[in-house]
Amino acid sequence: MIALIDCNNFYASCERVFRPDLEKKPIVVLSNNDGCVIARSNEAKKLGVKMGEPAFKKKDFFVKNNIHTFSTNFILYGDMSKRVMSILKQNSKEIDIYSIDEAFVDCYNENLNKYAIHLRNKVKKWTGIPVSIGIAKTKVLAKIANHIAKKHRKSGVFILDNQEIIKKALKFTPIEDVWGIGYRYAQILKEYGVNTAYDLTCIEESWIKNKLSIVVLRITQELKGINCFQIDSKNIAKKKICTSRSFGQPIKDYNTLKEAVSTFAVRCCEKLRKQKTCASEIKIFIYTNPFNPRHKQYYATKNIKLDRATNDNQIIVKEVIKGLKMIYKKEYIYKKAGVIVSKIIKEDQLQLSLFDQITNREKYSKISKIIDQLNNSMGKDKLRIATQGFDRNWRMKQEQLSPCYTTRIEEILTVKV
DNA sequence: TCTGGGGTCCTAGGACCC
DNA sequence: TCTGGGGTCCTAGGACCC
Repeated sequence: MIALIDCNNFYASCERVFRPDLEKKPIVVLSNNDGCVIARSNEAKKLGVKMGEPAFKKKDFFVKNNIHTFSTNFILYGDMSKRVMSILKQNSKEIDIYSIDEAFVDCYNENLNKYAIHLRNKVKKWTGIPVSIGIAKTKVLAKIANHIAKKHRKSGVFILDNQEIIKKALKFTPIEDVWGIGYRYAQILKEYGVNTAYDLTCIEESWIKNKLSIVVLRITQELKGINCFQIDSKNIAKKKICTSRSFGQPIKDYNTLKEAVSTFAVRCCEKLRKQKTCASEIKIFIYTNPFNPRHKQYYATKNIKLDRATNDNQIIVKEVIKGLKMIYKKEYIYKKAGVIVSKIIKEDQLQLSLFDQITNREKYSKISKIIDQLNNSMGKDKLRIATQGFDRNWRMKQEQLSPCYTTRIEEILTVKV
């Protein structure tokens, strides 16, 4: 059987662990630049706060209803996630970490219910994070079980282990709530009278493949209990890495933009080195604010192919700046920029180039390693490339940022006795 | 004034090969 | 009147996820 462990309202729960005064109170967490709502506590959901709503439109509503708002604190959420996952790791043979707040684990216990309740209590006691657990034969069914556990079970646990219960659960699940069925597929299916997960299992498979896709066919088979998505415990390297930001304030000036994209490029390199890979293609993009109808709009991207894959800060920053120069136009006001690296290969499987122009790659790579070591021990960007700049005029707005309780010694919680 | 940031997989069609 | 049959690789775009 496969268990899906999913943290409840994860970001909101992380904030609440260190703010017990907010227990049972409505909380929302905002996206970067305090833009949109990206997480809500149950209390906030009950008050009708929607996912993705722009925060500025809801300001008065938040005040009126005593809804506590937080800026995103990804350092905190990332660290809390690590803690939760490490507990799950200790309690399973295989773990497939699907996102920051959920993981599939294999389970072979005789008493599944007892196992799940034990695991749930342990995570809550050790980290303060409440989780829901759904158990079933396939991943898609485990998702459904988890959904039911979260919404309708006080215990936070639900197991789909016999045909009768599975059938009932499938009839109870609207088609758009099935994992992998998004807005488009749901629209098409509803046109043909497929309204629940159960309806989908009653349809001719060849029709599904022809009319929709092989992906939907696999989902259907998973609903029938046939495994199509395996538990994948190998930590597979990313195939694409993106670092992008909306700016705290609009940017006109080329130099500021250069500082921003240089920093994004360095972030991409750090992520590449962390997973011991190199990239041979870089994409840079810049664009204006699409929500501002008074300004002229511009969206530009530049693709750069490298002769040889690399993860070196200096080489990639140089290329990114070259690209920026080609697409930058001074008459626009920019709101967002980003760098994407792709064509990713393992560090130790580098293909050499006959026409390599860069002669001192070894030296570069040594420098990168030292920069990583220093920045890991002394703090992010302590040592940086000059083009990254110092002013960071582009940095994001985070007016309600909580402390990094678990990762920064000076921000650790103080308890007065 | 103010609207996030990261990913994956699949397919059709173009360009090419013999 | 008649114009083959078999492949591969790459990319953009669409669908989905958190």
